[in-house]
Amino acid sequence: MATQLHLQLDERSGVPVYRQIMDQIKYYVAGGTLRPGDQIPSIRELAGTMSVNPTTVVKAYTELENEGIIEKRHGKGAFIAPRAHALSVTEQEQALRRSAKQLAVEATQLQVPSPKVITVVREELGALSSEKHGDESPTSFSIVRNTQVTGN
Amino acid sequence: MATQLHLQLDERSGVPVYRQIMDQIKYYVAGGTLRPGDQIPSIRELAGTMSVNPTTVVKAYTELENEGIIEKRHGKGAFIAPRAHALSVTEQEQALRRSAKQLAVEATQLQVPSPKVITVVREELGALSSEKHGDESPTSFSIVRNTQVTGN
DNA sequence: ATTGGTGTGTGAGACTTATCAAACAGCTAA
DNA sequence: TTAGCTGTTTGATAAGTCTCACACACCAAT
Repeated sequence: MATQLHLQLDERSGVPVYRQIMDQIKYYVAGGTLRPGDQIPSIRELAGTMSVNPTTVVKAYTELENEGIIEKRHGKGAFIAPRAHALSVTEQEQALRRSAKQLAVEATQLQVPSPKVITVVREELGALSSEKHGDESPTSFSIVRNTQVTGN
Repeated sequence: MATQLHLQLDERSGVPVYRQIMDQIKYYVAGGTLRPGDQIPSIRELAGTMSVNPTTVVKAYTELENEGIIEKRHGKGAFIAPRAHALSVTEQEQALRRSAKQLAVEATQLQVPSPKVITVVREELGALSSEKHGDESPTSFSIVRNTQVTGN
């Protein structure tokens, strides 16, 4: 089974690149798309496809490893840690709420009417789900789930 | 007339403080809440209420001035620039869409179902609009609109 | 003139972020 | 063994961010 993942950087956001990488991998794990044992892109590979320096990816991966999310294995690659767990629904909601609040603050300051905000969010959600087929601009990679083979 | 404005910092976001200040003031102007001639908090005042170094606010204000959004007047304070204009509906939507996309990406990676996302956004929008009365945690300040008096 | 607000400007220091280059070492298949 | 993946580590450089502590200058009210 191969699942398509998308990582995208927002340069204008001001958020450090290594943070954006960390966050998005964490979210994939939290949502259950990435599961324990899954292999994620190698440092060099991800650095290549995202056009960033390998050192930057090293930083992201090292931090993720410190948080127990992934494991780096010398000579083999990087994998989702065995103990990495999907967040509970409550925790997912909490994570999502932070971003939602940011959006709400911005919308309020921009005086964009609520219905309009909802519409835009719906559109963006729809744009992402329809992206499943046919690759787009964002960096993507496939994960091949080791069906219990645990090739370690 | 006095309008209550709220500026809030999200330390966990990774976005530089001066950028967060800039963005939020820009959004208020874009949305028409802050209009040309309105006085905004002095550098020292804002630094105090937000618990950041005055130098950081100076940076935010200087950048905003370079972008033509505000004017700093020696000995008097900072004001919204005469030529600062509210964004068109199209431009507002474009600005909002960036944040909405971020949220959508996160929600997708978290595998939060769309209806849930919409619900959370609605809740956060509601939470903000009900905040109009009674001060909350976020840094806030009042603006007193010079009703055409142009006290310069 | 004095006071107390305002913005202006400087320099130092600490820390973070990101890039670049190079070498070293583990794993596996050919 | 070799080739070609992989992660590991180090050093240097550059730019950006934030804080702290000053001194200076403009403006208005007393």
